[in-house]
Order: sequence, then C-alpha cells, then structure tokens
Amino acid sequence: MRRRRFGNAPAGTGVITMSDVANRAGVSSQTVSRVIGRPEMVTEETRKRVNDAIRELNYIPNEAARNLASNSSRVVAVVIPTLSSSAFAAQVKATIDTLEMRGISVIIGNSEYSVLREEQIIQTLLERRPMGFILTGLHHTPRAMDLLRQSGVPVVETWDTDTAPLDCAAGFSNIAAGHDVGSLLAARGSRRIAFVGGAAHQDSRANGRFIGLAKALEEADLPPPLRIELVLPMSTQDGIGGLDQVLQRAPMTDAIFFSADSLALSALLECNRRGLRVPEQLAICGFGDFDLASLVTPALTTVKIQPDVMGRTSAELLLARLDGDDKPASVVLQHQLIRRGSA
Amino acid sequence: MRRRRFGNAPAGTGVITMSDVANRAGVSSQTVSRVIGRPEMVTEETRKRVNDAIRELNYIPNEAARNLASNSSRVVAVVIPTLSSSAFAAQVKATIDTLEMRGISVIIGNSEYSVLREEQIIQTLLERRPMGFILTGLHHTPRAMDLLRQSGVPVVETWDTDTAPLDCAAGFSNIAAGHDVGSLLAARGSRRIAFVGGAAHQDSRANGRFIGLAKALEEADLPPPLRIELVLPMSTQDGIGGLDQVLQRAPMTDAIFFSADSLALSALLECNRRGLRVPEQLAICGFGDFDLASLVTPALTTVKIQPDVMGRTSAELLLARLDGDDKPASVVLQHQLIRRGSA
DNA sequence: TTGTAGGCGTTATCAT
DNA sequence: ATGATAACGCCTACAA
Repeated sequence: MRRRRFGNAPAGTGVITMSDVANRAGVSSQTVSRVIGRPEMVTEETRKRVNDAIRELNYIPNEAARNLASNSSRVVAVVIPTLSSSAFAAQVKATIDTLEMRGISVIIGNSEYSVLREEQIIQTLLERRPMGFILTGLHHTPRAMDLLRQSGVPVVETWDTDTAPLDCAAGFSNIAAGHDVGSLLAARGSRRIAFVGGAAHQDSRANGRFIGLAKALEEADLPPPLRIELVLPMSTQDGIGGLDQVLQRAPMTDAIFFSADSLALSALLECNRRGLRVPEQLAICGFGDFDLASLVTPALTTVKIQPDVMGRTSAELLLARLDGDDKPASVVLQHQLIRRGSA
Repeated sequence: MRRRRFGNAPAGTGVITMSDVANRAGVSSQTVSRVIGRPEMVTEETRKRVNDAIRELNYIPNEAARNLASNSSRVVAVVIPTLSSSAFAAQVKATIDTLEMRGISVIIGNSEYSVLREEQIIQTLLERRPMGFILTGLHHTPRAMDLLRQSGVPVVETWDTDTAPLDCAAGFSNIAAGHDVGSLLAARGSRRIAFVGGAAHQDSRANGRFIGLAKALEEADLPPPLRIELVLPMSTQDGIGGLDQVLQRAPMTDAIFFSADSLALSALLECNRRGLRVPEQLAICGFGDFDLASLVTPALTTVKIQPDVMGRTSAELLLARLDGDDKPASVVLQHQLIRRGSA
C-alpha cells in the first residue's frame, strides 16, 4: 500500500518524515526534533501544534536515521547459551522489561554453549552498534574479547563472578554454590557423591559448581566426586541418562548433584518410578529452583539463584555505565541453598 | 577508548568507515560496498584487496547507515505475551535461529497478555522499520491493526488459526485441540468436566480451547464444563489454586482440562500428595506437552503443539513474503493429542 | 525559543 | 567491473 505524500517535500521513500510534520505545523524540522527528543525546550504552544501534526500525519520517527545522526543506537545485545532454558528466558525477559522503559530494544543471540558461535554473534551484532553487550559467563574467545575492546562498547557479564570480568559483572559464585551443596551432602551423611552436568568446555558455570563441590568434599575428607559430563544442549530427559551413567559406573553412589533442576527433576521422577527411595537410597540436589522443584515428591533440594534479578541488574549496570559511571562495581548476587526433601 | 584514525578521511565519529577501507585498498567506497553486499560483482583480484583492507582495519559496517540508505532494516519484531513461558521461549528461539541465517535480528516485545500493551509495543517497534511483525494470536486493538496496515509491514500471526488473520498465520486450531480433549474425556467416561485456564479477555487462545471443549461435551450430551478463569500472568503454582477452586465449586468433578501443562503438572503432583487418585478419581489433561509431562506419575495426557515449528514456520512465512510472495498461504500446524496415564 | 547549515556512513543510480 | 554523485531522515552545533 503506497501512501500519498503531504507537503512539498521531495519524493523520498514515500513515507512521512520529520519535515512533512514541520511543514504541516509551520515550524522547522529542528523544532519537531526537539518536540520529540526534548519537549521541555519548546513552547507549550508550538509543542501542541507539532504534536497535532504528528498525530494527524501518523508520523513515526525513523530510528535508523536517528541512530546515524546521533551516533547512538538504543539497542542492547544479549548473548546467552540458549533461550530454551527457563532460567535464561527469565533473565532475558527481565532485561527486556528493564531496558524497554528507557526506549531501548534488546537483540538476542543464542550461542548454543559455544564460545566460537558467541564470537561470531558478537561480530555480527557489532554492526548494529549496540549501546552495550550482556554476555553469559566470563569465558570468551580472545578474538571476541578483542572485538569488544576495540569497539569500546560496555560489557556486562552474567552468571559467574568467580574470575575477573572484562568490564563488570552481575552474577553469582558458582564455586560457592557448589561448595554449599557439597557441604550439605557431606553433613547429611552422603559419602559417595556424583556430579552430573554440562561438559566443562561448554559450560564453565557448571564447571564452577563442580569445583566447589569437589572442594567441599575434600574438606570433609570424602572421596572426590564422580563426574558425568553431558553434551550440550541437553534435554530434560538427559537427567535419566545421567542417573543411569552414575549408577552404572558407581553403583554405590548415595548422592547426585545435578547442575540443573531440569536434570534433577527428571532423575528424581525416574527414581520414584523405579522404586529407588529418595533420599534414603539416593539423595538428589538440583540447581536453579525451577517451578516444579517444590511440588514433586519428595520436594527437590536445590540452589535458588533468581535469574530475573540477574537480568534486571545486568541491565541496570549497563545503564549506569552509559549514564557516565565509568566503572560500576560488579554485583554479586546471593544464591540460596534450599533444603527440601530430596537431600 | 578512542581509536586512532587511519587514512585521510575527515574526522567523524572516530570509527573506521567504508571510505577508510576504500582508501586503504585503493578503490572507491562503492566497490567496498559491493564486496560486502554482492561480492560476485567484483573481480576476484580487487575483492581480495578489499577484504584484506577490511581485515587489517577491523572494519565493521554500520548497520544504521545501511538501513537508512537502503531503506530496509534486517530486523523482525516479535511480540509474545511473555518470554517466561517455555512454549513462547522455544518459539522465539526457533524464530531467531531461522532468521539469523539471513542476517536478520529479532527484537522481542512482551505484551504481558494485554492487547493494549501490544499496541504500544507495536507503535514503538515501528520506529525501527522492521521488515515484518510476528504477533501472537489474532486479536489486537483496532489502532494496532491500523498502525500495521498503514505502515505496510508484513504480519504473521501465530498460535491461532480459528479466525481470519490480518495477513497470514502460522498456528493451529485451539478449538479443534480443545474439541479433541473434550472427546477424549467423554469417551473415557468422565461426566463432570472442568476447564482451568487464563482469563478469556487476556488469552483468546485458551478461550478457543474452552470453546472446543464445550462443543465436544455438548455433542456427547454432557453438561457444560465448569470454567475457572485465572488472572494472567500465572505461576506454576496456580494449577493448585485452580484445582482447589474446581473442587470447591464442584466437588463431583471427575476431570479437569488445564490450558497449560504447567498448571496441569502442578495440579497432578498436588493430587499425588493429597492421595487423590489420578485418573480414577480425577482425570487430568494438560496442554503443551512440556518436558516433564511424560515423566511424572501418572504420565500426563496432553496436547502437543510444537512451538518451535511455529517459530520457524512463522519466520519462513515472513521470508517468503519478503521474497515477493504477495500473500503466502497460512500454515495450519497439526496438534496431537497424546494420551498417557492421567486421562 | 527557534532556525540554518552541515554531516552521519551507507546504498542507488547513472556513467564510464 | 568500477567510480562519481546524490540521496536516505535525522541530529549536532551554532546563529539569530
């Protein structure tokens, strides 16, 4: 559907522009720009005339032109491993909601747990000159870090605060969380403990949890945990596969720490089905405190981490950075071990 | 971090531009543009020189300038009720993955189940001149539809094909799905059936499922279903609240159809805890076939709908439209009633 | 408070 | 196959 042109502006793309509005309102296009960007700089009288013209013409500003002229994009890039994980989805939603209030849009990249894909995504997204990047974890390819550094965009890293961030971070300590789990399992009397989680080279956050677990077990004079590494992306059912691998390799295992509740829940339900008593025969601890964790029987012992707060906080950190705070302090969110029936 | 300038281009934003690359490669900037956009139009010889210059200078094209000059944005806007629903997240992920291969980014808006917020989001996103919109459902405010029509952007609607789409749709029939559930419940001998789902004015898809259910019950000469409307957004735990409301208002109810598996699962687990036998005393049917549906005991009878396929298909429909197909046919995806133990 | 001039970095178009 | 020129629609900087 072609739109007819108003005013006497030269034929462009056939869409209403700022100068069309200016003509209609009898002002310069600069004034229109002000009414939109800094209304307080314009007389109420003219502001009204301009706003009327905007409404009558159904004028919609062109963000690309605005970006080019102002050299700023109102876009933030978020790169996560995958949107099809409720924790990342909740995080991203919170980020979107937080930034939307400032007129900022979010563009999402799914790295599929690969730092190489992450690098590629960063390079592509850089073309949009985002105001900032929100990344997952602290581990990236050298080239990705170079690209980021050279472009000078602010970067906020999430989900991990165990090593130094590129710029600043909003996350939690996976090591501490894993350590808490290890201490709990040791305290409750578990002796032969296993860890089931994403492969270390794919998921350094899960790896941190394993490290914390191992440390706690060592402190408690327990043997080191058996570790089962799952190839990512993983499905919920993989919890059962992990359970099987553990029982096959170490039948005497009396506790399993899963790096995600999805895995823990499927394993727990499978134990119920098989008549394997939880936690008497096998204690189970998850990670993430998913919705259903408190509803299964026995209820799942897990670690709560509030991905939504992480999403909001990372956005706020970015905004602070953009508002001039040169180096806002990283935020370490507290995780919380929630002890329920399964361990 | 300020970047030093190369070549002799006039001082701009201090970032490498196409003409910097052109200087370096000893060609015009137009040739650089071609190397990036239509490499086949350039001699292999010059192409190599240009690509070398690009690499040496770490040149990154400016998408905003590209958008402005070409009058096309490489952005698609997706508006869903909320990202924190695994089905919508899976859908969006598939959309992102599909479009990414064509260099298109996705911008997401969360309508929070409100057509008014949806309208507002559409208006804002229109400023980015997206190549198209992917919306949820077929119900929008008149003004939203006007905005869309006037801007001339292609629109693909998802999650519903029960009425006429604005443009084209990739979804399924909620009425048919609800009808299937009703028929199953009737056939298995349930007589007093209840429906628990999002409020009709917020979730017209759930409403469609209710309509289908009611029709099937009527056809089977059963009394109309009791309907419990939940205020959105809902949490998983609301399944228990819905269960309680049903049992309170109609204690003789022998089957409940929940409009989402999250609700059905929490209700089912609660029944287990209370010793209410499923399906003997109360049959339960969900919607969505979430990961855990097959893992709980009894396994959840539900309707599978493949949100990921919907996400991919809607993107493909949009691409077809952009590639010239004036009015691609809507795609009606098949739902599938999966009968397991709970009903 | 408002207007004028110039430029943002790229692509389209037309020449060569 | 490559180059010159003119937009694209808006904002910054400065002038009135």
